[in-house]
This record gives sequence, C-alpha cells and structure tokens, in this order.
Amino acid sequence: MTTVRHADQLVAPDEIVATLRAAGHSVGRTRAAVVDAVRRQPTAFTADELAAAVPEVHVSTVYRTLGLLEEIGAIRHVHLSHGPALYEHAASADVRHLVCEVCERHVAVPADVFAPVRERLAREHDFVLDGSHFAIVGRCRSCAER
Amino acid sequence: MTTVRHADQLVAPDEIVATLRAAGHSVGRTRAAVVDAVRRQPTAFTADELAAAVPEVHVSTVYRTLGLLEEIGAIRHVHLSHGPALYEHAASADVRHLVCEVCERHVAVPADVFAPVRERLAREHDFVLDGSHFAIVGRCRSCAER
DNA sequence: CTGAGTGCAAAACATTTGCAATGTT
DNA sequence: AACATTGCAAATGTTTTGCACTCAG
Repeated sequence: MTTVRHADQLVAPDEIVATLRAAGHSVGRTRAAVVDAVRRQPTAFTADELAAAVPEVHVSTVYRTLGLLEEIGAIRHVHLSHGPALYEHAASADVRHLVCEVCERHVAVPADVFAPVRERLAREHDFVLDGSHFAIVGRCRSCAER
Repeated sequence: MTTVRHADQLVAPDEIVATLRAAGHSVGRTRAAVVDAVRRQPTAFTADELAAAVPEVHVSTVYRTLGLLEEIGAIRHVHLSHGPALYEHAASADVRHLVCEVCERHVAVPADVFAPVRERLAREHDFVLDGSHFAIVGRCRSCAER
C-alpha cells in the first residue's frame, strides 16, 4: 500500500493572508510564518510536523493558527484512527482517507466510492455519511493477510 | 433519531468467569464485581460508566479488566468520534455504529449495509473495511438539516 | 507460598485554555 | 491607544504504566 499524496496544492503566496485580513484578522510575523509553513507542507500534515517547521513559534500558537485557518476555510482536518489529527489544504481533491488500523498507513480514495452507502444510509437510516472528518478504518492488504 | 439498543444480551451468570478461569486467570471479589457490573450494563457502555457501577474498584483496575475481557473475547470496544470508547458485549448482533458528529448520538445499523463499499474497496483498493472498531461518522437528520 | 491481581500516583498524548506580556493597526 | 495575538504554564480527558502491596489458588 502506497501512501497517495494528492497533487501539491500550493496556494498562492498570500492568498491565505489576504483571506485572513479580509476576515478582519491581523497578520504579524508569527502568524505569517505559520501560514507560510502551512503552504510548504505536503498535503497532509500533523500539528506537530507543522510546529517543527516553525520552531520559533509556540505549539499552542500553531494550534490556534490552525484553528483559525480552518475557520476561514483554508484548511481542514481529518482524524485518523488514533494519534494526532491530519491537516490538509481545503483545496485538495475530494478524497476520503482510508487508514490501516494495524500499520497506520493511509491512502486517499475518491469520495464517490462511498456514494452507494451514502445513499442507502440516507434513505434507510436518515443518516448523512460524512467520511471527510473521520477516516475510514480497516486493514491494508498486507496487514489483512496476517 | 432514536438510539437503537440491541436486545439485552445478558450472558449467563458465570459464563464470563468460567472463560476467564479456563484461560488461566484468577477471579477474586474485585474482578468478579467488575464482571458482574459488565453483565448489568446495557449493551453499550463507557469505562467510566462501568467504573461508576463499581465504586469500590479503582478505575485503572476497571480498564485492566475491560482489556482482559476483550482479550478473552467477551466484550469489544468501538471508538465513537471523540470522547471515550464504547464497550459492548461481544455477543451483540453484527452491527456498525453510526455517530452523529454534532449531537453525539449514535445508532446501530446492520453491518451488511456496507457490503457494497466493502467489496469495492477490497477490489479496487486492496483495503479491508472494518467498521467494527471505529464508528462511521456523519450527521443524523435533525443535525444535518441545520 | 508464589505468581496473579490491585490501588495509587504519575505518566502519556494531543489539544485547549487562562492570563499576563507583547505586538499590530 | 485599543484590541488582537502570543508565550508559557497549567489544565483537559482518556487511558496506560510502574511499583509496592495484597490476595487467590
């Protein structure tokens, strides 16, 4: 199982900063540095990885900025099974994350794979499936074979 | 959305204790009390709820016992979105848990609802879906309407 | 008697929060 | 100056663990 990485979605230099300002937030060096680091991350990254990329910024600030970026819709986060949340650029393709509960590796698959269950759950159980915020857990081939 | 509760699966008085002994574990009053409390719980319960039912037993012991019961296959646990894990009698029907990410309520639906995706994920992505250990997250009708 | 089981305190982990200090506009 | 943003330390909530003590077989 290979970890699929979506096409790198590097948002234009200050698009995020612009949105931030438009929403009435101030952007000083600290915040600018975090935003910049976000842009430089591969599509899926943890808060910790991001924090490591900006050692001069305190972790709690990283979390706060991440929350803010999520609020303005620049990024979003998914929870894999256990462990830290994964952040991704909101612009990334409409994918669902599959995580192997054994080896923890994950793959992204097109969201429409779930269309049939989605429809059935909606029709028969009044339930709107949302595979975007929590990963779909299972086992990758090699781990399933054991 | 109503919280479906499976038929109460009260395992025979000392069936669990018997299995425990058969597996070479000793069962004193503490462990017996926890096992008894497990039997008295409705199908899905949290470690905390169980602990509350046996105030004389330390929480860490409750967790250890829960782990042991899981090891011998008497119970199993599911992770709803956030918050504590839900334990359930292993004997309960083959269901999958749907959790509303807004109101946190959950419903159990027959596992076969997922058969089509299961098959497709297996075929096209070498991935064995396991909806039994982590809940399927989405929104219940009333929360989805907002 | 001897190993399994238990209580307690403390750690683990990811994330959040209160507050005072600092920076931005 | 006025208000938003930060760093830091401490809290959060769930679960685990090390260790010394106690109990079951």
